[in-house]
Amino acid sequence: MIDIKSLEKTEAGANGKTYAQEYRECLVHRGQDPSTVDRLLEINKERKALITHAEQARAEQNRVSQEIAKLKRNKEDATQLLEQMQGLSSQIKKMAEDADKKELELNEVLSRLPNKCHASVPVGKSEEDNVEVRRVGTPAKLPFAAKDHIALGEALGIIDFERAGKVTGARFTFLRGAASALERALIQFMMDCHTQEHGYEEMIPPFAVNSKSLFGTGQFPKFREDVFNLAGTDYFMVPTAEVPVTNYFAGEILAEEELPVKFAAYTPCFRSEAGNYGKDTKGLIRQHQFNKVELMVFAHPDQSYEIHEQLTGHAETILKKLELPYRVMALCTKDIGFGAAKCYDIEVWLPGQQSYREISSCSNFEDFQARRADIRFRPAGPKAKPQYVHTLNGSGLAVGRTLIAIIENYQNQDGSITVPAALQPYLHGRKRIEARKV
RNA sequence: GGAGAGAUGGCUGAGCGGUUGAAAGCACCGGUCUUGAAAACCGGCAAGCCUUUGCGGGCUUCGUGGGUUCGAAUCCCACUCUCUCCGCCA
Repeated sequence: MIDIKSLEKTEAGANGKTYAQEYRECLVHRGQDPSTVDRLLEINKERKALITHAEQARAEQNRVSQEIAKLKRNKEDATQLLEQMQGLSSQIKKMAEDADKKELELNEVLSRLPNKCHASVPVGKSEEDNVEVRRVGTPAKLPFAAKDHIALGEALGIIDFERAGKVTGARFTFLRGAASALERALIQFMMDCHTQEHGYEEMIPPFAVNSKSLFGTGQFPKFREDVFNLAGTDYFMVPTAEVPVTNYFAGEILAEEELPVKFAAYTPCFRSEAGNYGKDTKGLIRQHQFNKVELMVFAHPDQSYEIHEQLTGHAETILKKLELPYRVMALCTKDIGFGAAKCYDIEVWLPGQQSYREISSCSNFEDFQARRADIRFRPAGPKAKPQYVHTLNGSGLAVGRTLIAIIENYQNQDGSITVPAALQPYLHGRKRIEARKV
């Protein structure tokens, strides 16, 4: 959430612009209406007036109540004051309600507004304007026509979309045999790498969360349609481990010296994919359920951009170890997510599609989520006030899409799949996946 | 699912309807003492909001939401969560 107090400030920053001016520009770059800022400021002004009004009345009430207490303690007559106060409390309640209503109105608008982009985010009108930061590895020139993972997986008998359609519905999949083993190996491989080499603590969080948590990370109220709700409950299937893990410290004040706190979390992810009816309807790319290993950091504000680069590097390490070609894109203002101040997408090369496809998204949310979920730290020093932490997360990686990348990049002419060297220890030394017998 | 107990500050834990934002202890910060440290002693130590150039002033908050009252941490109702016992269950 954006800070209303920053928005109110009239003094200009280092670049000669006020926060509000910067934010209006950001809204334009994100393709949204900048006049919302003015509406917000107006609502806030009204809110403050109502608060002042109600608080004055309350102060008067408290003052007289003290007097009554004093009289009663001295066994004196208080009936006159009591009569005077009769009915005042209902008036005060009305004033407080008006102020609360205004506050709700303010939060309603505020909670639907995106984060302010970092100055380094490229301005752009569509995903075409994302900037390639680096490219690692070269797509192999296969001496035969590359097949996609659907053809390969079905021919090998290890991916079954059809029966999943029968048992559940569209966008669900059965993995069997080697595909299941490979998926499982990938999860293990990724978790091991991040915990052993990158210093993350591993975590398996709940796979369902409540609406408060979804508000905390920014999915709610704006993107309610994107998550699955368990009928008749306030439980929602996690769209990403980011939700439970970020909210792990909701409402808490951390010690400065424990920052940064780093978690690597595995969960399946569930997304309704509302609004994506025509996109990637075939194959494993866009599913209602997929596995993901998520990297999550609670960082000191001074360190978050440095950590953002590191975190992106940690996700890249997985692709390097698997020897999969990829590129890193800095998302432009139009393509960047709602809560992110800055975001890198990592895109892996998919021979079956002859294109790079997103396999990880690494974002710095600055204090956007921390303000929503109320996650702070107490700086050292005598009079230091608690401050919001910065939250960051990135896929490390999307497991299903990594499976696709392996199947397509490691395919052989006969339709078999070579197991990447880094994964062989996780598959009992198996080097090759061939058609399932029977 | 049934029965009971509970929820107070960073933590533990007191709290007759009216100087209780909240005793005490621990933790933490500053000081005295000490060659240094520890101990001891002294002092400080919640968050948010409104207002103020500043000093300061005010309001709210004792799980959440309502209610009673001039006044609620304290009384009443509902809900949530935690713990114990029974049942069921991987």
